[in-house]
Amino acid sequence: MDYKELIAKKIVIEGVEEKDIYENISIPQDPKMGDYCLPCFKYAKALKLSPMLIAQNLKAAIGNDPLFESVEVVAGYLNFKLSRAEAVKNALSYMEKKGDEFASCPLNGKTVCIDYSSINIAKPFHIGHLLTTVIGGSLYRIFKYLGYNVVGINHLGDWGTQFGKLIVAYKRWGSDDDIEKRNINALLDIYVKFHDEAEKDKSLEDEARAWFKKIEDGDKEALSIFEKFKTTTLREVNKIYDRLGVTFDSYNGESFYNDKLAGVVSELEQKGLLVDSQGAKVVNLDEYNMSPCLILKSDGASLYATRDLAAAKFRKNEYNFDKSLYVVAYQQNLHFAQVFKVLELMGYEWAKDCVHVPFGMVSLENSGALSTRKGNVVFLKDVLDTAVAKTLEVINSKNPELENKEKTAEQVGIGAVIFGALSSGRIKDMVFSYDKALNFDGETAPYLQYTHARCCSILAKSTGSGKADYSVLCDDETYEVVKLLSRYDETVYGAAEKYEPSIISRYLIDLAQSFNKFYISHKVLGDAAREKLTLYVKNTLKNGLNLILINAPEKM
RNA sequence: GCGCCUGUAGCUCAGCUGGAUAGAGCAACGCCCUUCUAAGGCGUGGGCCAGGGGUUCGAAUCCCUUCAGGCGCGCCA
Repeated sequence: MDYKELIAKKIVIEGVEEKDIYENISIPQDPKMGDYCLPCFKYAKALKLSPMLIAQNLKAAIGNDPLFESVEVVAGYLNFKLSRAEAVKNALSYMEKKGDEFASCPLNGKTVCIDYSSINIAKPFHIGHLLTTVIGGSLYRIFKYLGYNVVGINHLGDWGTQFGKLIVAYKRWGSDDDIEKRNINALLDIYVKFHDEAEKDKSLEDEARAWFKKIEDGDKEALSIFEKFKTTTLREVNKIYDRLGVTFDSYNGESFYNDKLAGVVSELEQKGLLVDSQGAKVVNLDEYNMSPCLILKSDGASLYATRDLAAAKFRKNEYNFDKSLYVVAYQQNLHFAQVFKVLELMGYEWAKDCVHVPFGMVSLENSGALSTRKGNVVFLKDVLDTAVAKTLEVINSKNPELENKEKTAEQVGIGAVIFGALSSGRIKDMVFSYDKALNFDGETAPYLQYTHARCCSILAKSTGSGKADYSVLCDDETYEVVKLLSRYDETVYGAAEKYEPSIISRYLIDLAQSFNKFYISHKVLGDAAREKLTLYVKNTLKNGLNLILINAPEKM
């Protein structure tokens, strides 16, 4: 039910289109003013009338309309209050009908590719990977909710000379036992050891290069060791993905595109885009105010951009996407601008469907930028474990009788960490601190989960009898809840449009706050209408939390 | 030097396709559990919306400019 549209139809201003009025209708910041309003200032000049007078004329023209409880003129605004009983009834039957589905499905059948998380092989998962993983994972669920066919892609960092080094290290000091037991940490140790030893013995570097060459040439032994690194890494990282509730449909990473690079290069050449520059081959982007896009190094080796061009083409061919997203930190703004521009110059009209979804940098409170090499990292596993342990403590003090404590602690603790990453706009830099990650009060996931559990608790006691009289939902506190509920789908749609999960986070906070105010001042149990409202709040919280990768336990 | 991004309460942020007295949470202080989960609710204090110009009936929001911080600018990814 689009009230703006209904209202716009009732307003006629000479020389102004209905669409213009529709867009001008807004929601007053103070709900006491009304449900909708039309600022009349901008029509004053054309009509040669004061805004106040215009508003008064419009009010007279509308007259007594059953849609409205009142229409009032306040200082150039025309304020509309809907007839609440009717509005409430409509909103609730809308909620009833829509269930857990996205109510309007104009997007059904479209395909979106989302490139996210994209971890490096043989490196542990640290908080620097958290943002791309949860933003991408959330967008995955959001687009699914909207009816898209979604392809989640983990573009693995599984290529480069470091794997030659790792093989050398593995052959000299590696132990399958240790790798079996300690997974990535075992790999990390021998990798560090390689660097120490290579300081003393330069021949190790040559050896590493030789091994990397073997991987490139498809040498059987090299590939099998390399595969071991990959499965070891994925085995460990998948545990994290499971805990975060994140999934992928493809793990095609850098190595996957090896045999597709030559094709890209020759295509660029054939299309006359490739030029020599200081010994390298580049695509010149001067006229687009960008530095050139490097395609081949002077030694003929390919580069990052070459691979991304191949990957973009592959994804288009393989999935025929309507949209292809790259959830990658803003450091790479220029890189993606270049790659997308080159795709466009290659004549691919779908280049416009490629979107870089950038996000801010993560640093540590006291020690600044993250660096695996310098040991300046916080491992995500430790963060999750700490959050879960703290939650268990809270449960033991607040609700010691709770069954399934461990499971609930896992859901709440991890939820808190995820919400911390998804609650503010993704472009903002994030300074990680345990204090913030472990705060469970106020605008946090535990607050949302707690509100959800409250709803569940009430509903569990409901006898379900009695006929709902929706007129009891017309007071201010309750009506706010109703209005918010009816805006859920448009909120999710907006989040998808902006690739911004935090829009859903904010909405859920608003919904929970309004529900808690309602809850504190109204007895729900025994009133069928209020119980119904509580059910919809519960469902919406659960549904929305799910879109931001957070579980909603029934009790906590 | 050039380009992009950020700057709103002590802290973290929302509001940014222009609209009514700029909103939350955290922290501080004071209230509210003989009623459905107090991980909650209510209240108090706290703001030249980085500075300056402009456009407009109206600017945190749009344009210009200065400042501060972050990121990027050829052979890493």
